[in-house]
Amino acid sequence: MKETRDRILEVALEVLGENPDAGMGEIASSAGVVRRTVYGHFPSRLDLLRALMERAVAEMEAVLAEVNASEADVSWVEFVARVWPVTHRYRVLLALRRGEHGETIHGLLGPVDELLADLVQRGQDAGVFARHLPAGLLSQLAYGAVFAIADSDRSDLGSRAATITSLLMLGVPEARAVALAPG
Amino acid sequence: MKETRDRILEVALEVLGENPDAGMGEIASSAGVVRRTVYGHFPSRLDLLRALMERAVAEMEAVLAEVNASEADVSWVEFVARVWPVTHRYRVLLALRRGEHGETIHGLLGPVDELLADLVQRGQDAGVFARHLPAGLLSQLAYGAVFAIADSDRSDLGSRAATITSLLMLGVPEARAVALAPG
DNA sequence: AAGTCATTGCACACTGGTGTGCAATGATGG
DNA sequence: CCATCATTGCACACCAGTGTGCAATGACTT
Repeated sequence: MKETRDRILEVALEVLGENPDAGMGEIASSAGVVRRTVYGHFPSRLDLLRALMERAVAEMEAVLAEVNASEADVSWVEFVARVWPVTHRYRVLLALRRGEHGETIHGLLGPVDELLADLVQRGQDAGVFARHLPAGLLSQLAYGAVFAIADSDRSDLGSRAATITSLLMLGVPEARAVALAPG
Repeated sequence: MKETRDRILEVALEVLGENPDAGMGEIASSAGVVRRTVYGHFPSRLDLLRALMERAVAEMEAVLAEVNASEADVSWVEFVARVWPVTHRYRVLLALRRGEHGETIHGLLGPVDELLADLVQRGQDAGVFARHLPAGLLSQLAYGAVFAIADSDRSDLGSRAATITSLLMLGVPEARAVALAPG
């Protein structure tokens, strides 16, 4: 069924998020299915990753479109707060860029990187974000902060803490960051 | 010779720093030696990692002792600037905590974590660092910032940028962080 | 009832990394 | 010159993960 395929993708996102080295077997059993079935939907591990990336790009584009459709004077800070959750959801892909299929992933994920860098760049130009690092690197860093928090074994501090920290790292003064973070 | 053993350790630190999944063969050839020779010095991969950890703990203790021996009113900020380089040098070990021998590594590296957490805790108590996250997590985050920068493909921005970013994330106002960072 | 289709259970081949055994080589120092 | 010892070069066994082939099962449709 098509449900199965979706469930595998969903579970793979979780499992690989926990451990990027998880094998097809582990993903399969976590999805309540046999290894062979996974290969039925995704001929190779890379195919599965590709499917994951397609979803990632799609969701990211959706969020960007949604935000762009809203008020023009939406603060960059709010923008950040909306974008990070999505990038966190697909954090595996970022982690996997250093691995075997790194080139492929880096290529397909490049546009997202550029979007984030663009975002931060505009924030810097608007004088909201600090300028001690290039925009591309700064966005990667803020991203890193988000999923470092998510990966911590404390579940009590959620996306709000991540957002505040990201903003701090981006150079937004603490008082303002705390005030702007949603939640 | 003993040189060989040292060289292997040194090279392993680099190679694994680039790619934590690098095999014994890759480490060996990078050290200009044959795989078999590595096994001569370190019976298993885990043994090699243990040796790496011993070094890490030793160096970290040395830095802490050095700083403690200096003036009592050394600012926390300077303290941070001195500690991060060491933790960055041994970044592999942090990365490897999520892997196969994660438990072992986590155990032997725990004391360092606690030291860093302590450091940040005292910074928070002194009112220098922000309080939006628990000390332990905050120190991990600042650490993450350091080696995210080091891992970037831009070699021009070094430890100064990393320090500034760490300080920003810790909640130190931008102007002050820039002023205090060495370099 | 018949047919379609996803899933399953096994068996298999292949790969890449790990760790070991052993004889040969070669430098170093007494 | 001789002995020692690190290093080397193979060969090997072993394991875990990947990907494939194929027949059997079972549910859902018409």
